Amino acid sequence: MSKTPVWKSIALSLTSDIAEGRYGTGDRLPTEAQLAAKHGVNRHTVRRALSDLADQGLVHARRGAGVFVAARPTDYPIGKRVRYHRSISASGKIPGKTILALTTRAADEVEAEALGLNVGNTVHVYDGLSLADGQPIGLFQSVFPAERFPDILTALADTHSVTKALQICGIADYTRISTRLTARAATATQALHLHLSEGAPVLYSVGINADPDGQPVEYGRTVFAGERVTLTLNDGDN
Amino acid sequence: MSKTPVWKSIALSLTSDIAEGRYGTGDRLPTEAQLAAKHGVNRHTVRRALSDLADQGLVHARRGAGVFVAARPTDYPIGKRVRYHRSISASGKIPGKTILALTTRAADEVEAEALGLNVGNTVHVYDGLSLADGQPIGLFQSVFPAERFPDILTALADTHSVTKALQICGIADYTRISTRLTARAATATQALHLHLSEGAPVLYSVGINADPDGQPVEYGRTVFAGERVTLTLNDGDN
DNA sequence: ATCAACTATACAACTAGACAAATATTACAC
DNA sequence: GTGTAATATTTGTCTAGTTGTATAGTTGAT
Repeated sequence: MSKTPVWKSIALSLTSDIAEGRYGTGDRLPTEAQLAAKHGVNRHTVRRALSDLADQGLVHARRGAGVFVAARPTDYPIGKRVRYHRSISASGKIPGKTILALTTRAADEVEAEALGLNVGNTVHVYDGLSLADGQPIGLFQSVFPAERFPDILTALADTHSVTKALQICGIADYTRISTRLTARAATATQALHLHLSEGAPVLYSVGINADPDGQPVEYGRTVFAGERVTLTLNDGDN
Repeated sequence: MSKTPVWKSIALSLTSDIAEGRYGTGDRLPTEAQLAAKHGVNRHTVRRALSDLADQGLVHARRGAGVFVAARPTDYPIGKRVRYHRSISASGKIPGKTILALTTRAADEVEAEALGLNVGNTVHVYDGLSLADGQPIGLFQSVFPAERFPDILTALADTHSVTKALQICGIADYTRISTRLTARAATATQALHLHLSEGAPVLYSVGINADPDGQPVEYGRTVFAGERVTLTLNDGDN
């Protein structure tokens, strides 16, 4: 008779549950064991259904935590319906940031050269996550010379914004003096933060910002989720 | 593929932090809770990573006090640093190119919009491979409006260069009016051309070049081998 | 016979929360 | 200032629960 696999009907049932709002975005679904009991099947059958939903981008599973409804209510874009374009110059000003860590430590070789410091000089470091529509799109780290900006961490904690924090510290304006871009494979932790699978392509960006006098004030590294971000370089105006 | 446990990746990150001098001998690391927040994991996962470092004798923890750097790693594997910098403004002009195909066909929707044509207008297409030091670094496709440049294919065949071919066709100079960049996974054919494995991260670039009057003359798409190419944006030359 | 769907079991990796033990910090008395 | 007690931090340990993966076996249709 009906040759629809059980897992498919379970997937369909879950899909309608989500579509009808019985599980909102970000909500945790019942555990696989609970779903298995509810439908009277083995856990693996439920997993098959969940994996189907995950492929469609409807849910996102976190090992040890549960399965969550993804913040992607609409279906996939064909063409340019959904545009996650972020301009390079605006990459430090995207609204929706979360602070992961604010630390103070010694500068390594690369950072020292970029900021015009000596190796071992103290730097303030801002680790954060850029979000758009609730979805993580970039994982960044901003490094500032501690001697020049002793109070920038509190400014960052208050504003969440590199630009505003630098303003508080006396830098009215700054310009990006260099940007380097390459493609990489996501590491395990990057994948975790960006809700990707390990090895997924990411856009790796390294940049230096300087004050009007050309003195470097910030050394920033960002990892963008390749599938969710397109960098648009406007060589003209804008 | 490589199912790296998250804790291992965190351990590696901490190891490099120590190896590169961001935390010196005797320094206290951030607390387990802070590290957990920074990496977006549970404290126990961080503890697993720290226990790994402790086993290696890199750090030692004191209950109630914190985790301190005991020594520097003696053999820290530094990844092969590839330094192939290519200017984004030169991404369509890299020397060492081989022609894969010169074709004439109808413009699709995207190309038509980019070049200011109608869908179905004829375009000349240049498929090629960019090389550096004998190694393939990019796979590109340049699309030109056939009506405006009827003889560009022969010019391309002679010069192998987009710039020179456009010069022959009467375009003394052109500027890049838009560039979009994202990271993707290499398809099978791209991997073949670029000597990568399928799924390896590649840098996908789409750009439009226009004559001094702002009229689009070329629509180019390039796939760069992520592990061999770093795009350097020179924001300072204006 | 073969293949897909499903079951069964076991373990690894990670999360979650609670509490204990050691240390650091602060407030206060003197 | 100095010593002490109270409080807050921080690491150590424990229990329990959840998802990810691997292996082996059963069932049923073509």
